[in-house]
Amino acid sequence: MEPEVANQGNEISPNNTIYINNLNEKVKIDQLKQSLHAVFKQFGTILEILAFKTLKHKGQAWLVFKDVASATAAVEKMQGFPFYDKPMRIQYAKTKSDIIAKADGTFVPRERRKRHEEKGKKRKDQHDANQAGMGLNPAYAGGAKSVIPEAPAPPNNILFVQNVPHDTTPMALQMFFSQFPGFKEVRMVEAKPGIAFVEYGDEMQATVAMQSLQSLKIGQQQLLITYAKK
DNA sequence: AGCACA
Repeated sequence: MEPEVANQGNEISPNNTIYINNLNEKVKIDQLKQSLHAVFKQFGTILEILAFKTLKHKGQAWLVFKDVASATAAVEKMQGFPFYDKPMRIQYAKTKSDIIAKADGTFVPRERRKRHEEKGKKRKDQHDANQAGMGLNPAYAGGAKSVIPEAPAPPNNILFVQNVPHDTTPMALQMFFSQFPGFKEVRMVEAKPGIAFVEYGDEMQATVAMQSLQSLKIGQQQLLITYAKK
C-alpha cells in the first residue's frame, strides 16, 4: 500500500505559508516584517506576513506565499540563513492561513479568541512613528553584524553582496558577476569577510545583475544582494 | 520553546 496518510510523523506537509522561528526577539515587529519581505520576496509573491510580540509568539513569523512552490523554495534555500545574527529555522506552517482559505473558499471563521482586544487602546501613533525612525538607525541593537540593511540604499551602480562564504575569492565572485554587461570590478575587504562590493557602469546594469544573481547560492549559502550605500 | 490570522 502506498502511504495515503501524508503526514504521520513529525514531517509537515507543504503549505503556502512558512513558519519561521528562532528570530531575533529584539527586532521590532514592523522592521522584522519589512526585512523578512526583503529577504523572501525573491521566491515569489508574498501575500501576508504575520508576527506578534506576545510571549507565546515572540521570535516567530508566518509568511504567506501566493504559491506553494515559493514556500518550498524558501524552506529549502533559506534554512539557517543568518538573520539579525541568528539562523532562521523554517518549516511549513501546520495549518492553512486564513488569507488562503478565504481565497479558495474554505474559510470558516473560528471562535473569537478571548477578549484580547480590550486593553487600553490609546493614541499610540506617536510610538509607531518613533519605531519607524528606529528602523533607520544603524546603532540599533549595538551591532553591525546583521545581514539586513537597516534602510535600503537607493538604486545605484554598486552592489553590496552579503552572506558570501568566507573562503570565496574575488576571482570566484567575479565569475558570476562578470557575465553581466557593464561589469567593472569586485572588491572584497580582508578585514570584513562575508561581504563584497561589485561595481557596474551604471545603475541599470547593476540592477540587471542583481536580479539575476539574487537567488544564487555559493556552497550552502544564499547570497543577499542590495545596492551599496554611497 | 513557543503554529497565528492586530
